[in-house]
Amino acid sequence: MSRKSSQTKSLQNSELTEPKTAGRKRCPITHQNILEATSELLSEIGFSNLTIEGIAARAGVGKTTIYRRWPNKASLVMDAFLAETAPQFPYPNTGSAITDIREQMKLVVKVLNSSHGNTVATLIGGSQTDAELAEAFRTRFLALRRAESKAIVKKGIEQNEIPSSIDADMLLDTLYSPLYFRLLIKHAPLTETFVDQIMDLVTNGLTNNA
Amino acid sequence: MSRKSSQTKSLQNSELTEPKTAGRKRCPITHQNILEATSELLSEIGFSNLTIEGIAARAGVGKTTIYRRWPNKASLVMDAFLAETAPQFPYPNTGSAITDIREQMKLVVKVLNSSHGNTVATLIGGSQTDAELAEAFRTRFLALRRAESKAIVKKGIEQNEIPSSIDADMLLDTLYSPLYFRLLIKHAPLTETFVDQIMDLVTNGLTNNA
Amino acid sequence: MSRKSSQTKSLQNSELTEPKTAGRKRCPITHQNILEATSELLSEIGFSNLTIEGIAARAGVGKTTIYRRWPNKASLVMDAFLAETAPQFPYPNTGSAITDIREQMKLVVKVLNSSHGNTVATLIGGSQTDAELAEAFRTRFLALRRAESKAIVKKGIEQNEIPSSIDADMLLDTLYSPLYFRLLIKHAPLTETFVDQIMDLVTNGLTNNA
Amino acid sequence: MSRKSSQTKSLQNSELTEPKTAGRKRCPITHQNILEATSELLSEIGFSNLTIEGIAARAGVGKTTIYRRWPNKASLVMDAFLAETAPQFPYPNTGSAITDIREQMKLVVKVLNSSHGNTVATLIGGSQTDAELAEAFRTRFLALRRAESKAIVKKGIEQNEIPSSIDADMLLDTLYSPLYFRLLIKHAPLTETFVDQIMDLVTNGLTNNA
DNA sequence: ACCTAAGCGAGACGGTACGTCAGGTCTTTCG
DNA sequence: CGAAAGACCTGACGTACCGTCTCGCTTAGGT
Repeated sequence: MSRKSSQTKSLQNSELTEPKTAGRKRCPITHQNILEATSELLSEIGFSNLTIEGIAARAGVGKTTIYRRWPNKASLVMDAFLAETAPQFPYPNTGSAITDIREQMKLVVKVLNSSHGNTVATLIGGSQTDAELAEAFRTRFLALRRAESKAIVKKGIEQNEIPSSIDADMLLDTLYSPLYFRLLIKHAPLTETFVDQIMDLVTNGLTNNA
Repeated sequence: MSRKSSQTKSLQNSELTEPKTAGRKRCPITHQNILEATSELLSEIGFSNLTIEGIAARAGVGKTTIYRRWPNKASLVMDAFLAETAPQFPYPNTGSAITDIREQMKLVVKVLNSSHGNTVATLIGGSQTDAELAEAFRTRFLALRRAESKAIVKKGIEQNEIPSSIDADMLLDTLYSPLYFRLLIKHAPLTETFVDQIMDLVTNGLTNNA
Repeated sequence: MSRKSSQTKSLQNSELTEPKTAGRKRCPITHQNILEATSELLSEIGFSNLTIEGIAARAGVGKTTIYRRWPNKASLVMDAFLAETAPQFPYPNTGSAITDIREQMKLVVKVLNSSHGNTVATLIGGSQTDAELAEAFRTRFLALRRAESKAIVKKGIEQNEIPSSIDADMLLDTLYSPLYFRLLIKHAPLTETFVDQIMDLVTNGLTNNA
Repeated sequence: MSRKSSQTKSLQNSELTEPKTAGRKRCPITHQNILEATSELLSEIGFSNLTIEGIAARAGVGKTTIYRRWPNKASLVMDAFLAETAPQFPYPNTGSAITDIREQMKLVVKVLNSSHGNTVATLIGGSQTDAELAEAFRTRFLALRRAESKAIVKKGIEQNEIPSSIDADMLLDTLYSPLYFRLLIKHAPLTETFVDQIMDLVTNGLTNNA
């Protein structure tokens, strides 16, 4: 693949010191239009029915303009997804770390049950085929939430709500994976009750459950 | 959907009494060749890069022969997957239900780390786009294992290892989802230690951990 | 260029014993539609504005169907041209070979001044870039007329109208080239009078002209 | 056509009094570079494979710089061709007009058999599609040689080598067209012998040939 | 010595057409 | 009638150039 080195590698989120760049600047409005068209079509027809031609047509833009900016469908979709979804998973601050996590999990459930849920599922699905999308999903979506979550776990350890021996990644996988699994497999409903059940189980353990 | 009524609806796994059928019999070797070609290509290039034309070419078979036997790519892939993977998740019988589950989880880890893991990931990935594949995955793969697992949980309840108040689906999702999540996201390794950590956590709970 | 060996090599005009060939036959009506659409568009918009997509649309045919049958635009246009133009250059039979040629030259002038003239010019023009078209033009168009012309020259020699020392190709080039040159360059009109002038000059020679 | 009035209309070769023009001057070295790049590419890949982008890249120049100076590909190519080819068709002066023409025809054969021949062919080919190129070829190339040739014919008439009744254009077309026709069609070799044959035929005529 | 109107290389932009690939259907010939 | 081959229409792919349009310079009179 022969790509110019000056190109925005959108998957790496880098807006680093582009050295000089002669020539006309890339129009940011065009950028916005493409992302919006992508988001709309994504929720309307899903990732795999999405076509670059369709996006270009909807955005009123030439296909080449899209190919000039994104190396593939996956990274475009990732950008579009993050542009509208990034600020949607705030952590509450209730004093108790456990309660914070429980409430944030309920927030995740809400988002996954919204139209964004389908997009998330679609991105994880696409990641199974597209290594770049997978990497982007890990670093640009999951890692950000995971960092916040780990901060809460740390708080929980400091407040003696969580034993210091616990591996934070393992704990967070155990708590959050069931939500994503139900999103992906759809074998059972994804509810706030489900969150409470998981959290109760993990808090008390099987042997101490009422 | 305009399909001939005499066709084997492979997604429903039915091998029912085809009433008469004059004419040449469907060659079972051809059937086998197609499934093998599918399996090979599936693990080589993944579900979404898989093409019917590619399978037909590899199997030395006409495209129509495939379309005559399977309604879509998903069901063919599902058949191919199950044909080689079905008998791979046996439950041990150690006396303790908790131990049975723990050991079986380790078996699942082994399989997911083998070449079949990629196929499973690919099938879940494809399911996000293909409703029929999703349904097939749920009913022909997941439901079978889930039924076995529920039997063990029931045994656990009878043996007072597991409280009777526990929702079996919730418990099993909490235990198994992290394995699949790591398979799909690849953000952390999928090891037997991980299984032990999860099982310890769920058994004892956060508040009672050493 | 990876072409199947069983394919009709339309530039070579061969309809030789295709050995067996299972599979659906190429629909001759489709063939006809494509040629007609090509001829129409050719005279409407000219060779270089002609697009395969346009032809496919006009013929109500998929692009691939065209690419399956012709290796490039040039050979398609050549076929279309020959299909409608082939039987347009008959030789008269007046007894005198010289008169035969003179009359046939006037016929050529008529055709080159018709809408076919533009097509011929376009084909010669395209030949400068496309070696296959050039070869096709030589063997499928020019060679056929040249063979007829040589027969007349031979008759002329037998009837003592033409010296036997004359190189027929040279003679025919001298007589016909000016017609094609005026067609191509358009620096002067292409008329029957012009034919008479040429023929008089070549018959009598500069030194014996009245 | 919406062109700035101050622009050099290169097809008409006019270097008329540009009225004032403040601002930076057009760099003549750039001009030269573009013409050279065009000539090189023209003989390498031919007129119709020639692209403005390719020329710009080869010349190390922006596309706009080319579009600012030439209205279309044809006129650029014509300029490039004439810049290197103009002084290549000198007439000898042997005393006899017939001999002058004969020798000049042999010179033409030499040039057409050199690398310039391909360029000439390509320009005539391109003219069939591009009316502006055709016009440029007629007025800036052919008309110049034709004027010289007509002077020689006139001399021939004055010296009683050529009958005064002869139409000079017709005579010159009859003599020179076969050379260009063989260049374009390549159905037979283009040799000095061929020139002699033509000249002998036209001089003596069929009925007086030895 | 400043101003201002080009020229200039670079490259973004909306387009059109390219030639290819795979989809799923239909048709032909053979066994 | 089943199977293999392969023609068929459709639609999207990613690429190449088109001719136009900024962009941030440089260059050179005109005042």
